[in-house]
Amino acid sequence: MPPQRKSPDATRRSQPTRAAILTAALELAGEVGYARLSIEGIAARAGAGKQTIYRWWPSKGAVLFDALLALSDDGSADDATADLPNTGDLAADLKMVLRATVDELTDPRLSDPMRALTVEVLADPELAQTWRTRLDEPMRAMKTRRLRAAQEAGDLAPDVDLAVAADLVWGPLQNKWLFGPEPLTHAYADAVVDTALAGLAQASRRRSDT
Amino acid sequence: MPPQRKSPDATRRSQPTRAAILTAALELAGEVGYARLSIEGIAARAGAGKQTIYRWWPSKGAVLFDALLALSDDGSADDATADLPNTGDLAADLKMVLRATVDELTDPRLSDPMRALTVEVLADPELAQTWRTRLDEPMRAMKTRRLRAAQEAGDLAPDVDLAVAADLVWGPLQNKWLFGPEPLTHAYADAVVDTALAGLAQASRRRSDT
Amino acid sequence: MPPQRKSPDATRRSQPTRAAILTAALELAGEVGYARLSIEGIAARAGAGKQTIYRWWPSKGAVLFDALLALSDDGSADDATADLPNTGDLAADLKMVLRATVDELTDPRLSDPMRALTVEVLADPELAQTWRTRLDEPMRAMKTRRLRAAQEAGDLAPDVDLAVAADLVWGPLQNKWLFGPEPLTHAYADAVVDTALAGLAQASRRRSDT
Amino acid sequence: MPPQRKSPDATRRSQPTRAAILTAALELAGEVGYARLSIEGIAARAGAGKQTIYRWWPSKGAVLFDALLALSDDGSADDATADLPNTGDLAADLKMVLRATVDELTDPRLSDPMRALTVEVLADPELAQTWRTRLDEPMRAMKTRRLRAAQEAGDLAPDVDLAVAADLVWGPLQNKWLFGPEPLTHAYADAVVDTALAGLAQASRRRSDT
DNA sequence: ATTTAAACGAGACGGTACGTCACGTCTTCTG
DNA sequence: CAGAAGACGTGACGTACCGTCTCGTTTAAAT
Repeated sequence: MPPQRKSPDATRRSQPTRAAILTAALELAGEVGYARLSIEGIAARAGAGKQTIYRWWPSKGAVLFDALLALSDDGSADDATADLPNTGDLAADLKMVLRATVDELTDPRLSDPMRALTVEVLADPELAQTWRTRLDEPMRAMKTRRLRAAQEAGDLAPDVDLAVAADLVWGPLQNKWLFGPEPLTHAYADAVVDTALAGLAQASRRRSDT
Repeated sequence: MPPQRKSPDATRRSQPTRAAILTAALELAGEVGYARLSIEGIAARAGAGKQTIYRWWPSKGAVLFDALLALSDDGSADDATADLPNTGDLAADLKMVLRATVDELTDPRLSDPMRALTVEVLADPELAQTWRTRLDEPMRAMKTRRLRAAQEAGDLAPDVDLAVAADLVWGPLQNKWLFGPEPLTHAYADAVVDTALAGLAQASRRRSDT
Repeated sequence: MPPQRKSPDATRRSQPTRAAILTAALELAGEVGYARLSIEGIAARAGAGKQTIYRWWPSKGAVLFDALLALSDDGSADDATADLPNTGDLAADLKMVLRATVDELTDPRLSDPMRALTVEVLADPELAQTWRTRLDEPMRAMKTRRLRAAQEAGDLAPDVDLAVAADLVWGPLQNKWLFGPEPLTHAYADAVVDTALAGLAQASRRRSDT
Repeated sequence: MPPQRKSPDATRRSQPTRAAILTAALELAGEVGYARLSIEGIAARAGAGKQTIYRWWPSKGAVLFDALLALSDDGSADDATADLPNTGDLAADLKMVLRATVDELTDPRLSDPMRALTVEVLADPELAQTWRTRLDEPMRAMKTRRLRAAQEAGDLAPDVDLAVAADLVWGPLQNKWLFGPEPLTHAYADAVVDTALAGLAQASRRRSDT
């Protein structure tokens, strides 16, 4: 396969500049909020030329995306192979994970740029694609792995679709974070896990009834 | 109480112009997508002056919001007092409602401007407030009423938090619509309802275990 | 004739802004010289938006052109109908006019922007056309009128082409101004007039010889 | 004297590259016109690095200058010692020279880059200095030599300032080339020579009158 | 023939200005 | 006086070049 015709030479890329841009993007996303964030502003804050940003990122959202990725990967192990905890107690494990998510989404340093990124993802299909392959799908795989383990251990009903199960557990949190007026709490995370596991229906009318 | 000093006199408002603006907003939101929608574009398409828009709406999102409201209210009864169907079969009722939602969110004529509005809501806290009081809260109330009826009828476990229950049922749909790559389906709606009602856990380890 | 489709409505044009732009252009042309003059700079200095400049002028040179025109028309009579002096003494009249030109081209306030405009005229064919019809041709007509009067009065040889004659008198000055290292002087103006009138050749070998 | 610290070593200069740059400059000046000519464009067209241009030339205009010089010096004798023709017939000689100039300035291959250079000369005082010492002054000297010979031969009036005389003959041509709408012609060259030699005034009122 | 220092191509970088688009405010004219 | 029309100051967009600055890679003079 021949190399891309006009792609920039990544080996010559200035790492200090890249870091400055990502930092600036993150800071500004938090400071001025989801909307007034501008490439011009990022470049100015980073002490970089606009062209340098356009050279390496296709859109404002892509910068933010990389900025958030860099924040997560910061010294930690590779996320691609990471796994959710499995202590044998599914409910406890899920609560732990969801509580950690709540903590992240409650910290404005992380939540504000994350929210900005989410807006960009909704508005930019190309960025959405990137977001799916590089963030969402790995996360879904990780969740599914844990749930499958639970299913094999007999903690999960064998006829449950794991994708739907994951949606049931993580969907409400995501929604409340995006649209809810009040902040996320550990209590809410716990309630979602308990309710999802137990189901809404009366014990006497379950599964077999449907 | 005397009228506000600066608020425009709504009695003089031109209804044809208002309709033209809302229609133009809807059309453009679908045509150019959630991003390139502009007030100038709406005004031009509607044959209206920009000032007319600024006089009556505080933001681009507010126009879109009204446009979608107008679309829903179109001749129908007042949504505030509407109720979800209650045939006595909770699962069937929920599936019906969710399938209807899927149909709406699958039709590009409705889905595209709705998506645009969602982006605006996420980016504009003021609009978010309006959206919550005028759309989300009434809807949540409606959902809660139906669920409470089910609880009272013994179809729902008595210890279930109705708010959490509603999140469990409607959250996954909303999420998949916003972020999922593939379109919503009736099958997915059904799966969500069934799984939420039955719960994820094995029958032998339910509720009492928590 | 129908009006231009998209031409701006000149009646709504802001005269204070127009004046500020022309003044700023003139000042900057003098200050930063023929080259570093930018539309952005003019707009900033004038406290105007760039779009306002682009709305009314097709190019940077056109702004400068108008600025210089405005400077000349400043309260004076209409140039279109003006005439060169005619006291009956052609040599004296020409010297007076050329000396006045020398004075203008020696004053940096006028000379610097004029030089900038000249550069633009050379580089922009469209501007060159405007410059010809609105400045050069009226001037040439004015010069030709005076020379024709001289010819009719018997001061100019009857077989002299008036266009060539005008070139002979005004061309050297223009050239020396543009390219010469030393500044223009009254003495040079006088020498050009005298030499052009008398001719280069020895008296004994004139006209009839050619 | 030790060599300059930072001056490049001319002996190592790549002649093929130099030629490619000059050719590219010439071509582009003709193709994209006096304005859109850029150093980046020249480098790209020449297959050279930008730094190579900046190493050897102080400005875009200097490149163009060298390019035109190289075009003229192409195998011919040294211009510095060249002389205008002197057949004894001043008028005929001048016409011959001016007609040759007209031919050059009419050929777009030469005229277009020359025009571009002229614009640069007007805008860049440093380049103007180079242009004067290396092109204009030698040319003026050449012209003056021929005119002085004529004066000594009695073909030119003894009181004529030779610098002014040269301006009178060559100035109009230069001007018409730069600013005139219609192209230069041999007829115009002839007319200028004849008129300059004979003078504008009636024979009966010449020289002695001033 | 080998070394070695430069010139070279390539192109990333911080900048400046370009010309365009949309913002939200304003003013003027029309129905 | 609401509404159309649209000029205005503002600010961001994405692009083109500027001139400087590394990077390896030739390449030609000095070993």
